[in-house]
Amino acid sequence: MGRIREFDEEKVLEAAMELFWEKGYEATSLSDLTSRMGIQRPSIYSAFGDKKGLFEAALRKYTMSRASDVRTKLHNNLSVKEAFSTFFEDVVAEEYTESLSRGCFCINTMVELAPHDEKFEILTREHQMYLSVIFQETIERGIRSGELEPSIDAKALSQALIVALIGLTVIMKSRPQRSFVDNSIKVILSLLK
Amino acid sequence: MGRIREFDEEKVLEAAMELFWEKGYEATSLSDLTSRMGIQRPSIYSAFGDKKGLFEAALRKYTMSRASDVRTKLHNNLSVKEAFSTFFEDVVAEEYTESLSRGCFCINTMVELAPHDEKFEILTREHQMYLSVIFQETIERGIRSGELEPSIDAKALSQALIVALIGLTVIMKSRPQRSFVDNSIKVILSLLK
DNA sequence: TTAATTACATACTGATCAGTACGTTATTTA
DNA sequence: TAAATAACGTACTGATCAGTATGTAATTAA
Repeated sequence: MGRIREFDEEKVLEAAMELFWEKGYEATSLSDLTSRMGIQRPSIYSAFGDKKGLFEAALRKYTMSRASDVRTKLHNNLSVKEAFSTFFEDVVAEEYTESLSRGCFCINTMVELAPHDEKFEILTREHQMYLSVIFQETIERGIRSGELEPSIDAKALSQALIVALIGLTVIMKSRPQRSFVDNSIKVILSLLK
Repeated sequence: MGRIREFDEEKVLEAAMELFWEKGYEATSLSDLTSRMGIQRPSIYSAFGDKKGLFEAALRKYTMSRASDVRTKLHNNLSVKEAFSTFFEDVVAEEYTESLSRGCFCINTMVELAPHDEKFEILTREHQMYLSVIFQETIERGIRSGELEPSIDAKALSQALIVALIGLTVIMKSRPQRSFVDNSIKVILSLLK
């Protein structure tokens, strides 16, 4: 019973996610959020608790969506080398296309909040561990198919690729020359042999 | 003429650097700064302009000191492979020793401010480019001495190592298992052959 | 149709923010 | 020793912060 909600919770959460992703937690004010989400302050508090609660919901939405994207991109490709190559090149292309460098919401949060808030330390770590498992499965598929050498340590290599992906995503925020990024990717992907 | 300054500008700047390094720009208030620096608000403004000016001075102090450290660590070592190996292991050891993960002040700034402030986009980029040159010089030394294969692309490899260093520094903020980091380093350093 | 319930918009709260005005103290120059 | 100068501490400014009290509108259950 009672009045029915006029806003779509997923839609406004999507808007909050975009904003937190662009500006981070501290630099985003409740006024920024109300204008971007198109709802009033008390609606935010009734639906999401407080600012941190809203941020957490936004980050969870991001990580779930991102994990799904990564899974799709790496599983739907015959050649494992090509899959990783396309994946890394897409990350770079997207970042250089946008005028504002948002990077990865999870990585941004790892830097801003993880050291001061255990909840986000865990949340961001688990997302990276999950991506690492997706990488590992892909590498193991390449070994099974004969595309990759069986001597490869799939787990260690997948972890190194995650590290490289994070490093790439972060350094692109300083807008280095394209060749810097391209060279790095080439060297890193040479580990897939 | 006039009253002589009672505080040591380098000392208070060092204190500000530590604080900004720990908490970032937005989360650090002027009140935090006055207590940590041990001087009053107007002294900060007369010496450093405003909050952004103080932050910039602190970051410049950091990057100069850091570049000098990296140079020392990589130049003062006979074996290039050992030099890089010790360097990366030291980064990890320092991060896992401290209870609070400060990471790298420059990387933190790349994530928080570079996308929204061109001054910091440039400052952080140039620091990474400088570190990359130090890496490259070290690799070239290894090639000249015969320790590394002459077929190595020293520039591209140094750029990939910078990317890996950034990735390592960032992921440690989520406190992953030590093995994750150790595995990654082992794989990445296998590029030095 | 009435009572209960829930969402809505407006407008407010005390706290804190970055930055500064101002009177005092210390030092140098004339 | 007097005037000028600059750093000092205190206390303030208006703006903005996250969060909420309150009254009204809309919906359901009785």
